[in-house]
Amino acid sequence: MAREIAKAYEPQRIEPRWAKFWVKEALFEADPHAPGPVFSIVIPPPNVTGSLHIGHMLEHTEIDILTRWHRMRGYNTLFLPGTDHAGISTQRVVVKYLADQGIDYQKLGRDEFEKQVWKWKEEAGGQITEQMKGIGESCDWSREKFTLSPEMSRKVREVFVRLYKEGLIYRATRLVNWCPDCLTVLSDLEVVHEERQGHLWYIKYPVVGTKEFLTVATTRPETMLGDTAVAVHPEDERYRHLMGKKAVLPLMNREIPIIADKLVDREFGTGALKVTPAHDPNDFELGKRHHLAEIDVMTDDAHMNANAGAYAGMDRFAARKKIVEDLKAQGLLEKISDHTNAISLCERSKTAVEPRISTQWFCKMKGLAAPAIKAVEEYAPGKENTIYIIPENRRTEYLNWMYNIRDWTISRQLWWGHRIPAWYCKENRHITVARKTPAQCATCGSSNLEQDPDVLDTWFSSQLWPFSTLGWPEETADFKKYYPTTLMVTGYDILFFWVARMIMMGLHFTGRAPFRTVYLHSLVRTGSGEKMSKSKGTGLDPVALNQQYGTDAMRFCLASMAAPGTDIILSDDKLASSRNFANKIWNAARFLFVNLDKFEQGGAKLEDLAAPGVRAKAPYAAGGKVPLVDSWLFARLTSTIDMVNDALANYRFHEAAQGVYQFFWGDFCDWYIEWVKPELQSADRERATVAWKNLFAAFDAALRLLHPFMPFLTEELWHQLPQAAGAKSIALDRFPEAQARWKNSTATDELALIQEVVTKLRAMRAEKRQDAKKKLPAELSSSNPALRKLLEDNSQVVQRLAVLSSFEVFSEGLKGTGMIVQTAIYDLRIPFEAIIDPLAEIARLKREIERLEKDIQSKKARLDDEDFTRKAPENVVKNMGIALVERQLEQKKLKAQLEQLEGSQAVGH
RNA sequence: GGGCGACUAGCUCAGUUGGUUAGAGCGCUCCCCUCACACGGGAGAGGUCGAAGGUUCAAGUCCUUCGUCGCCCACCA
Repeated sequence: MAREIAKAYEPQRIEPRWAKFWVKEALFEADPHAPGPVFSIVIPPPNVTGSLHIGHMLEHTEIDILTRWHRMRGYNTLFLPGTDHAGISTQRVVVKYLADQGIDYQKLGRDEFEKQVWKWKEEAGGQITEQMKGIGESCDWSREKFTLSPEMSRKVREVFVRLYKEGLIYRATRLVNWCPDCLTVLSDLEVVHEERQGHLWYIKYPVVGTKEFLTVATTRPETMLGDTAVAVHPEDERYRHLMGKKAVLPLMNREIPIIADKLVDREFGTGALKVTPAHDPNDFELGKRHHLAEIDVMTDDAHMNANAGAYAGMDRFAARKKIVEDLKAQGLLEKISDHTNAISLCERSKTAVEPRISTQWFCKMKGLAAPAIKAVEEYAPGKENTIYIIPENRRTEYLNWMYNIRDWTISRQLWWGHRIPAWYCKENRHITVARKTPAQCATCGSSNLEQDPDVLDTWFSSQLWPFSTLGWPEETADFKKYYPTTLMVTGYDILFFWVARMIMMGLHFTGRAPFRTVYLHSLVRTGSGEKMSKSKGTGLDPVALNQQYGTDAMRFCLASMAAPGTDIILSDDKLASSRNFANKIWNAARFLFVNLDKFEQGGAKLEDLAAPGVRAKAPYAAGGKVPLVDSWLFARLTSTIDMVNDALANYRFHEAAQGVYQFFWGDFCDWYIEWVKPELQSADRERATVAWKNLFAAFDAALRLLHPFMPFLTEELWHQLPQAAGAKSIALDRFPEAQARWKNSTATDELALIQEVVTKLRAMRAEKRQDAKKKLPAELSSSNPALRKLLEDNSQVVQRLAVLSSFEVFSEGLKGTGMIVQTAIYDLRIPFEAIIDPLAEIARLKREIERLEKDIQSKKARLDDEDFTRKAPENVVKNMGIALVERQLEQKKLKAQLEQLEGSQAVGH
């Protein structure tokens, strides 16, 4: 059976094939009636019109690793994919797309615009799911969902109607965050703050009936056109005489009251505050308290309106400039000072948000939040309906936000989204909220109805995701089996937007927490620490990188850097290093297959070596005994499995990745394969056969261990293994289990000793600049018979690995010249003709003795300290004692060697 | 204005409950294209763990203060 295997791993040739295979074979379709404990996870739905960015890559890699890991361990596993309609974001994209073609979406009209977006969605929406398939996510594609599908729409209406009837959704007129670019209201969360260098303008307001001026300080002079009062602190002596008087609003020549309110900060500016209830949250509150008029001076797109007098039609910032000039001209501008303030920006457009009075739909949050707080506060392992948020510090963030939660503005002045299921009768403006489009007004019976033009915040539908996708409100088999979901993996940047709201809604509507655990993954940042962003051109394109390095390498790289609670900075170096790992695995397989061909030519049968089921009995024995190195390898395998399981159970992806890397590269390739190479072609057929069986069994286990991290490569190689005959996919095979019979501590210790001897011998050669290929004789002496036996038994291996011509073992001390390295329990010698530089050797020995001396002294001091011996745990004291004796022994030997060397030097002179 | 995180090798970072000589990858130096792999093998150099105090028999790890950087939340004009 000759096999053609490329010398270097070429993921590009292999990955697409398996990606298609996994989807076509529907391997990951969940069956709610299948046995096994449940592992269910719903994907955080990416924007339907988006493309896969590096953050998705990390998130989806983590989810897929956990999903494949659980599936391989026999869980009834569901990984449900889907996409989000992403209201504001998608609408912006399509508006721009149309504008680029010279089409004004407003002129197009709502219906036509919606059609355009759906068309766009059909075209662009496939991209991200195709990319997800391309990177091998083991999703159940038969259950794919979209937040704006008719199916999801019904659930959104159901929730809206229920919340409305419970009084938790209401309509109100408030000061809201308005984006003049997106032309919609925003929730508080969609407003981001940014520190900017600005100014503080001091404006003089003449006081009516006096010659005095009252100077106010403001960061936004343009809003003064809507001022309806000036406020001072009631106990401010400076202004006591002005309270109750009136001031003339400059430029508008309107008389406004001077009011007193303790909200005013006497320390800030002049201690006098201009009050613009229609354009500032504080002022709005003041206005309500003092029954002030609310004068909106701006239009939707932040130009000055008719209320702005002479400034009508100007953009707000142009108006600001003009107003300042005019004030200056009139001598009413006292001064301008520098001032840093945090301005509010629209998260999407980065336009300065304009506070505006507007009638909107709101969701009352306090009551919904209470159970969601409790669920997280009272978390305990295994406790029903409680939620574990990890990393821990995010839990505090969640709770703090929830304690201070405020009502949520849920309506949006957009066309793309779930239309609000509220109808107004044109006659009396009664509101009818209903699941199905009503024929008449619920209050007056009028049939002259019009639906609210607005849509719901995107997050209104995504917050239902864990249960809406599983069939709720129907009690479907999926819902019963897979809800609550096991785990939510998402970014901490949407903890409030999404996670908190899912918890509230899940508890409210299903009575159960929507997931047991929330793992908040890292963000991928650029070298300078910024969050990666396509718009800033700082993003890395994972699709291109996958193409370049291989998806497996990308996955492995991300996993190996994904320590919980830290952000990730990705680089080419790191990707290359992961690619090298993939190549290493590929070449290990190549070694196996190329050599197997040779072995088979000797008449061996593949089925005997690695038939299905053979793995269960590994490791195999030769001559009644499992060879030392095989015992060791399986012991290493079992502890690696334990470590990986433990790491993944705690979302410590980096540890798991490091564990498999170390095992595969360090143990399996560097030591095991090198060690057994000759045995695989041994004339002793029994030994050779056992070597092959164990090698195959270990490699098979290693591939399964690696599979969750590197699904493509492992699938490809596994299918070439005899064990895989007749099996569909490694993904449906079992994850290797740590097994008691694999544990063998004597092999671990013994192999460690041999490794140490080999390493020391190599180092001795290297230090003396010996030709790497030249075989040298070497000797070992030890008073320990077991140690001597071990090395005698493995003399051939030591000779080969350390490139020796001979390796003799003695019980007495070593005689003769050459390079000598001594440890507490054995000495090594390579008899070079002469030491190249005796003075350097003397210096080295002295340094070494000195280093040991320090160590010995500090250990002695510790052991002499009664506090230490009394208070420290027994094993710490014991180990310290052992270490001390070893160091002393080592030092003694070095001193002897030094003495001898100095003696011979003296003679030579 | 609150809250949080980071500071460990030249670079990027690990280091769970305090416990023998602090680790990895990349980079660097030296040797080797040995019949799986130069995307490789072997051997090295390199760290007073940001600073100063403190708790402890014992501190990279716990506490306090400070410094530098970053993030989140926030209606002081």
